[in-house]
Amino acid sequence: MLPYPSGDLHIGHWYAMTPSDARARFMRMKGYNVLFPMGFDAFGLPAENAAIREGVHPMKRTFENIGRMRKQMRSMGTMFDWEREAVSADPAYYKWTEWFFIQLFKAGLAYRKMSPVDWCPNCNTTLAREQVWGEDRHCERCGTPVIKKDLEQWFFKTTKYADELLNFDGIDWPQTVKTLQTNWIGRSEGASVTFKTEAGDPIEIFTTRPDTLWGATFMVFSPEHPLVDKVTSPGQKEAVEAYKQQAARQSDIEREAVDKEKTGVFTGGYAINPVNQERIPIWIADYVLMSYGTGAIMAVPAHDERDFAFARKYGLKVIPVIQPEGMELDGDTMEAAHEHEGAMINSGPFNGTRATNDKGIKNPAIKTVIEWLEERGIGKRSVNYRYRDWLISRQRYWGAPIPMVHCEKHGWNPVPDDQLPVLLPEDVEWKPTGESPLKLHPTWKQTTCPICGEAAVRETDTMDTFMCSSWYHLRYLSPKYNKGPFDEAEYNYWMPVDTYTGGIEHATMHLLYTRFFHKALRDIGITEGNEPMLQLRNQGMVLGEDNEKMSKSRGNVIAPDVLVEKYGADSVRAYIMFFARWEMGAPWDSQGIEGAVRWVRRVWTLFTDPASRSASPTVGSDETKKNLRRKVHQTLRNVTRDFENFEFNTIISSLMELMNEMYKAREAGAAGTDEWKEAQEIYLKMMAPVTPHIAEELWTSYLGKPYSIHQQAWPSVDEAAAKEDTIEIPVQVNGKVRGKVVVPADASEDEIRAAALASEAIQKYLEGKEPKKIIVAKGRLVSVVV
RNA sequence: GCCGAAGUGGCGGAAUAGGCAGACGCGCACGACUCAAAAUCGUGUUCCCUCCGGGAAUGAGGGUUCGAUUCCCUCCUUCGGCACCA
Repeated sequence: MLPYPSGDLHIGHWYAMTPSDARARFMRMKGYNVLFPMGFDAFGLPAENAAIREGVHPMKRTFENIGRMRKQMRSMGTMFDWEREAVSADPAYYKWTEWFFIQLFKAGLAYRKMSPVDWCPNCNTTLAREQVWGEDRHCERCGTPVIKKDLEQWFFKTTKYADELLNFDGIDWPQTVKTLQTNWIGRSEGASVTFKTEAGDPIEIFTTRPDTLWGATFMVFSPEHPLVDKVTSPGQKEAVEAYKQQAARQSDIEREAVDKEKTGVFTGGYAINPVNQERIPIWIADYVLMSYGTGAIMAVPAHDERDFAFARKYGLKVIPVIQPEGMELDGDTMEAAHEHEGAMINSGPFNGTRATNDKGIKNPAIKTVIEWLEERGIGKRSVNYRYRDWLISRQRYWGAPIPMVHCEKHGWNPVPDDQLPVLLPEDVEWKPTGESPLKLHPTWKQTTCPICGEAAVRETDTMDTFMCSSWYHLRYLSPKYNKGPFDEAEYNYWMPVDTYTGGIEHATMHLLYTRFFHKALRDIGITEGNEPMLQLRNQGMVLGEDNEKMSKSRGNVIAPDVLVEKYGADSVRAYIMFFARWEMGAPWDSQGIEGAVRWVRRVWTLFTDPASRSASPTVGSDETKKNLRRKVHQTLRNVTRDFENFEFNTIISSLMELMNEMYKAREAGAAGTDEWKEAQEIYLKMMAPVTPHIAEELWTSYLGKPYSIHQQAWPSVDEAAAKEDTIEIPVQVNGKVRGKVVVPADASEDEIRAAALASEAIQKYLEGKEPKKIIVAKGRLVSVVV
């Protein structure tokens, strides 16, 4: 994932990028043509906020930051292909961001709508739902709690792809990300059922439990529901108005507090339950949200916890319609809603039907009731989502302009292709007014209608920067291409992305947007296949030494530049790969890095020491040479496997172990032998992806090999050499290890058993008794039961 | 409340098919080198005991198994996500 050019690379960037780089280098040595690109997600709020604060133009600041970060990245020794660099704030880039917007608009996937939207009062802009986090509903960027505003904004129809986004077939993504996305989309299966007011107005509701329709004893509308005024009786008007106003005053946070006691008011109106023609009262209550489902619910207090609490508080009727086995529910005396399985009762034709705990039509009661509803035209099977369309308008300057023009006569139309890009004006005053700065520019918005040529006005909002990052992988293909967003030949050669790495914090933001984007483009005919990124891996987070999230205010930030200055890039890379499981992350340990530094230094010594470079080997024993070779090839096997699996910490461990073995072999006189030379070569090749600089130096200057080690093929394991001749097998007596026997590696079960029984230690424990049972796990262990 | 991830020495972590728990490293202790220190090198380092030898231990408890860090059940803790979602 590309970084945001915030200023300096922090240790988190190193943690994300260097293991990923090592793996890219490994894949290159394995013979793949590897495209390992880098770019900058360069639009966004921080640069603009800094402009407001300090008066520096966002463009200037952003490109200065990019220059600095590029330099720092070079110090990491990464193999980024800088010829493919893409910067989203570059007009040659955002021209195509705008173009993509127009393609989505033309395909009917971008639309404008007035609706209550989340507004960050600090960033002075709207936010997508995905960018509102936590219980207090705060802005993902600045942490300020958001408020609601009614605004007309641009949306992308992400919900059109809700079902497809739930399908992860064909991609190798972490289960966690798949689960987060699945929960975010929040699909529930059920039925939509149409109740009627006494006046005959239809009231559509969604329910996951159509099998409890006969237990609906009242209805609840959200205070904002359009029918509220119509159903309210004159006598209740005052109370209803008061409640509506009070609800409107409350923030979302207050309204959504779970532990809050439910409140509501009777409207005086009644609805007719279509399954049994019962006349049931209509209430309004703020526990029913206008933003989910239809804003109206049927309340089944006997089988829903919330409805039950509400019914008891206001003395409403409770009628059980699902009878659990061996228990008789009584609506007047029951103390909690029964939300589980049972047999349907009080439900006309369905009495006795079994309701299971399954959701949707897997539940036989739900299935048959839905069929019955459909036959009668009262309701139908229906699916509801938590997922909302993506709000992409931002009332900010530093983003890609939304390339739309509004004409009094012809409404909204896209800017013609030959006028793209709509460039950001440079002479803008940044004021935190809550209005888009582009709106306040004296001339920028004035243009002509693409249809009639009359005076018209540009859209002055800019796009969410997640729009820019939804397609950047395509720009990497051909960042200088100007006939389209990318060169099709490059697309056909490289796409889709084989391996994608980055933080999990983007699970329901970027990683969901980019999947939507790809699918939309596929349907438009621009991309191919169902998914943009085949394999995803997430790194964890590096915490401060105090085990807290790194932040300037805590003063626990680790600056990589300082480490590189002190230890060198290779040591920092090695430690980053070594100190934690990559996908887990861990707190930083300033002392721990010494281990990686020592390793690098000891490898250096091992290769450069005159004792290691002896041309006349002194080794007498074949055993030493054989053991060295065995260890080399075993290590190679492990390191290869670990690179493939993103298990970087054990790569370093294995290399440390082999180094220790090589020191011992050298003591035993192995230096200068063919086995020693092979060990050295393989060692450096394994090390090359991790510590590219030192590996190169040792390869060319000390082994005298031709430049470059990074163009060498990854060595292959000699399985015969890696094989052990003899193995030591632990022998357990009653589950405890009591001895060990050494047998040939290919010993048969019988031979192992015999050796185990003959061993002194085991004889001692047997005390002459016959063992009850002997289990031989070939090559692993013998277990004797006495 | 629901969903997910995790819990192993003083610390980071390893155990990749249910088979020797603690690899590798940090730290610490002792030793060598040094006038001394740092660096370097070497040895040791889960805990407990009566230190010969034995016992206990992978968040807690239970189960399956000859054998469980690994599989199953119940629970606890931490982190992340969602949350009056009908």
